[in-house]
Amino acid sequence: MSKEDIKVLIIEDDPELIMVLSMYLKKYGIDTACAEDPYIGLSMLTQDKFDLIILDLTLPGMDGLEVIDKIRENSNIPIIISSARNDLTDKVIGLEKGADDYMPKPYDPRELVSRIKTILRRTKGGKSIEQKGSFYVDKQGHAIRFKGKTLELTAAEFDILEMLIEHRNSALSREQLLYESEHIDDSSSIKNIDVIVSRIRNKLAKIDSSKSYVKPVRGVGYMLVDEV
Amino acid sequence: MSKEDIKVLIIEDDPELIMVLSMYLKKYGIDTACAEDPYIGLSMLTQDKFDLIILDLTLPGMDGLEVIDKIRENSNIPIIISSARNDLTDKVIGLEKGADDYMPKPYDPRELVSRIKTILRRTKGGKSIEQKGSFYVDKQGHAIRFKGKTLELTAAEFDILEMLIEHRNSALSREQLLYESEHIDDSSSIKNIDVIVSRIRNKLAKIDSSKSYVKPVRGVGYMLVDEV
DNA sequence: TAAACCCTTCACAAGTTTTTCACAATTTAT
DNA sequence: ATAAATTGTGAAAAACTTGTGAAGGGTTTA
Repeated sequence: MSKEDIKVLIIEDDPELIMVLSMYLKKYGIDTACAEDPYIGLSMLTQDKFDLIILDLTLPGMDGLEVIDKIRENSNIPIIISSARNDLTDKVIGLEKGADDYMPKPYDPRELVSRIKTILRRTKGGKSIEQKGSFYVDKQGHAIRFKGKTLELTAAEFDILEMLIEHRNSALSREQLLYESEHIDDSSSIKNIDVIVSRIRNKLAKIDSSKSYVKPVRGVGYMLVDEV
Repeated sequence: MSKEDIKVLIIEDDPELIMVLSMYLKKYGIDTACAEDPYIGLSMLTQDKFDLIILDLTLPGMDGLEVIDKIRENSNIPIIISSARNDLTDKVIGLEKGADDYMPKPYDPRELVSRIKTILRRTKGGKSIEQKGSFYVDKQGHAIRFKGKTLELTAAEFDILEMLIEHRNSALSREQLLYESEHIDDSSSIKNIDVIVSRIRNKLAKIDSSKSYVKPVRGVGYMLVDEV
């Protein structure tokens, strides 16, 4: 599945937070570069290629909102705003100016990772349609094509099928499917996975009923069988 | 033997919770050691090798966050924090100090297991598919591929075939096959092995019927013949 | 060559897991 | 606010796996 290198620029004046964030993001395979001064940050943007910016709004001696404008003059790069002022105005204006998301401090770094991934899935995606065996997965468009036809999947079904495709010909446990899906309630019963799989199977069968692609792996979970 | 040994250190002052967790984790093939006192826990770290630590933050007479620092002085081992105080600050600081995940108490042990596995998957590197002769064994994915095709094996069949592959070109006794398989009842008749081998042979023959890979070794057991 | 022994396979019983259904709860859209 | 769609639950039905005994076929050895 190979992680594409993600590189993030952090513009933030608290050196300790920078340290902490860098280390945490690195654990998830996200590289970072940092600038304590927004102008330095802006110049770094011209020199290196980044996938996303995390911008602290409460910078000393400068309005963070202005920085957004400056960035947007040259680039469409995704921006996540972070701010200690839990001020709705900041958030609204920031988003209006073209930021992509807003994280009020203090925040759970896990959530930051999750938002970074969500945003990059939406924007970067690279080649947004990837072929995996007999499936074409369009993460951006939340669509999966199978044998030339587009499956009409709900969010939960998409999550599960996408994971199965990603790990095709290898079993995934119900637990993993449940806890790593974004759209299924973590507290829901493990049996729910069976129900969702059943619904996915129905939709696949409408296109190709000659065989069952999603096989049960007794005592474990499910495996998408798709030999090429 | 077919499970990778995972060993977890639990630092937690509630003896009852320790009991419950140990038993639950054992069910999922995770070994545990426990310390009610963080200093004892720290010294255990130097004596034994663990894959992960579950650390209770609300320890008596000591700040759990300090424990994280102490651990991090010597080791990069993954840490999962657990805490009764559902306090965002604790959570953030914990994760910032280098913990890998956070579980607010009370939590579902199932979720703990899932998070342990997720973290270890991330830190210990992805899936390991090993080639052995003409076979590819994917333990994590409960799949064995033979001549490019994925065999559809039941749990018992998987156990037996995996052992045969591991010791290919040398004989294994029925007793060994029976007792070292996780999914075959120890109290079942030794003849059961023959039946299972027969079923494995059928599945192999569906892919390559030109020769029989699993040869009987008279008076002993079976041998997988796979000259490369 | 026959007798003894071992291996292979079959069919089915028992037990377990999975599948699916109908409906409840929840979320989203109109 | 109401309707529509999605997600979640419990239970009955179906499917599958394991294990057993027995029949049949092969091999070895005396």
